[in-house]
Amino acid sequence: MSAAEESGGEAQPWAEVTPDAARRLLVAAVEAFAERGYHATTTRDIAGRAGMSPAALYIHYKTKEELLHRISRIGHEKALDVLRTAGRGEGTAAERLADAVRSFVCWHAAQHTVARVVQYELDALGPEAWAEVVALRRQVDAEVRGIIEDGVASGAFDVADVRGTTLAVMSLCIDVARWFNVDGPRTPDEVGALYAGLVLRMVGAK
Amino acid sequence: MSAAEESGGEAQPWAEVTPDAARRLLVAAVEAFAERGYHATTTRDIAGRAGMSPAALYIHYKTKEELLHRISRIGHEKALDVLRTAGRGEGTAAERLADAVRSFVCWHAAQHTVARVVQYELDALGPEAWAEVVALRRQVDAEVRGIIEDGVASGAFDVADVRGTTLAVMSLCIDVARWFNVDGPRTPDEVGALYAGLVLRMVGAK
DNA sequence: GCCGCGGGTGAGCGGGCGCTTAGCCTGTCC
DNA sequence: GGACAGGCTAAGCGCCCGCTCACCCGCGGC
Repeated sequence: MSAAEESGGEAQPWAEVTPDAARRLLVAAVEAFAERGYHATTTRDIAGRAGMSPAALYIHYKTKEELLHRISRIGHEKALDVLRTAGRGEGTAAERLADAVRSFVCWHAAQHTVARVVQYELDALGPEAWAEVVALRRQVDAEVRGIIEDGVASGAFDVADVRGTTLAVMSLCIDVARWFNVDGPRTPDEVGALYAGLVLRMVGAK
Repeated sequence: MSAAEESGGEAQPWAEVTPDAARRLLVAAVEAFAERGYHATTTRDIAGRAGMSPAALYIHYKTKEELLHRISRIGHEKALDVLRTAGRGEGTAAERLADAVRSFVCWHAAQHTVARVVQYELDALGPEAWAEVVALRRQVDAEVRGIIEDGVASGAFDVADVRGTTLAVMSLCIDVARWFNVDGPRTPDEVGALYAGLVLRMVGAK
């Protein structure tokens, strides 16, 4: 199993969304939001991609924003899950950091449509949905910072500014969703491996 | 003079845009686009921020998209200028790379409203304007890659994948526009210095 | 003094948006 | 086989969007 598969590039994603019509609408919304952005996407476009009439959307979702909210929450939860599975395994801080970055980057590349929506359309959410998603992001940040702190404590890493470096590492990973292109020369696995190496250098891993 | 000042955090930006009303509209558009995104911003909002009636916008700009185009082109030109000034100075490849990253990051932090529009609203442009701006981006990429290649050639850097590492360095710099917050704990200069150090580690500078 | 002209406004047009409503199929239970 | 519930559609409501148009004001030239 490749890192891309174990990082959520599965054949049948969104399996937790039922019934079938609701899932089709959600998948259509992810595509449309990723391509054109939330505000430039119309409910007619989403319904059309799902092969349904515009009114069908409102049987399964109260508003267009609820679609974005659902996508954002599920997407963040999956990313966090991928990161935790890799970062809480056995091994030294360096091994855990490399695994975490590799998986997290790989997910952002393989699932770059979801990741783009999740990372860049956040501000279109209303205050309470926004707060919920931001709380998930803080958990992601804390996970990475924890590994870096472990490495510093054990003397394996040489980092002067832990918060700043954590920010930079997160930043590097997240931006993959912006530039990654399926038709480009690199596979998600390759980008993950490259970035894991770069991050180990950033923290001065011995 | 701080790096923030020499990197374009000047008191009177957009001086090249005349007449005065056209500049006020453009500045208002930058603010609005950065806050809410291009598609979520209305022409009435832009005109209102500039203290004018909605119709006034169309005296100075043909369409709302022309505003975005102008902002994007001027913004990219300034960023490229900042990068070139720093990256083509005297010194070793390591010194030039550090200066380039410091200035470029500093610009993205100090001018994060412009940078956010420039980096994230690109896809709202029509095909010909999009192509023009993408050409400028390729020049930015080439500039950074050139410095890294110099360092590899002279043996100062240890980089296995030059294009991939260039991509990662650019990615790190650009993402600053997404997360930087004026009310946060770091000044643009501090972020620039931190990132310059991290990038030197990424390229394995001796 | 009047003219022209660049910069501005108030009102509003056509259209597409998010969302609703009335009603229609299709399967299930008795 | 009639009642009914869930899933879906055609039609359309009210609103606000990008943008236009008819008109107005202040000011330099003759």
